[in-house]
Amino acid sequence: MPKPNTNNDFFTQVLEVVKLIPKGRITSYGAIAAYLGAKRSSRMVGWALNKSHNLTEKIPAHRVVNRNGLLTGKAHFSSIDEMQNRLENENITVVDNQVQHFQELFWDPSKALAL
DNA sequence: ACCATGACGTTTC
DNA sequence: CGAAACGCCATGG
Repeated sequence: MPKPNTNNDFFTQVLEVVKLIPKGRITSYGAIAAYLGAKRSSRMVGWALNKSHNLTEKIPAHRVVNRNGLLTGKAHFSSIDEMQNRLENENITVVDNQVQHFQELFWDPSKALAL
């Protein structure tokens, strides 16, 4: 569990961004990391989402995929199919663990949040 | 300080 | 297309 005092560390910042992802949109770990000013820390994004299980906050982690639009983190959900189901529930098509029209549905925090 | 781990990304084979 | 090797960096033992 991360330090509860450091509200501004990677952990909290990642969750903040993820919670801001609009419904029906998706983004990538790298994009979030880049927005936070550490594009090489994409692994930390996944790390943060992993820890987010502990939180009561609703983290739409299903809207976060890797740069290929691949649902690499599906295994970390309650059910392996849950991630895809949630995406499809938001009108997002997923085929073979890969998001279709990824480029169109992509939500870039750097642009959306107007850095 | 050192080593291991990881929901990534890129390059190479 | 799949696997592996690196790089990268926060966290924990």
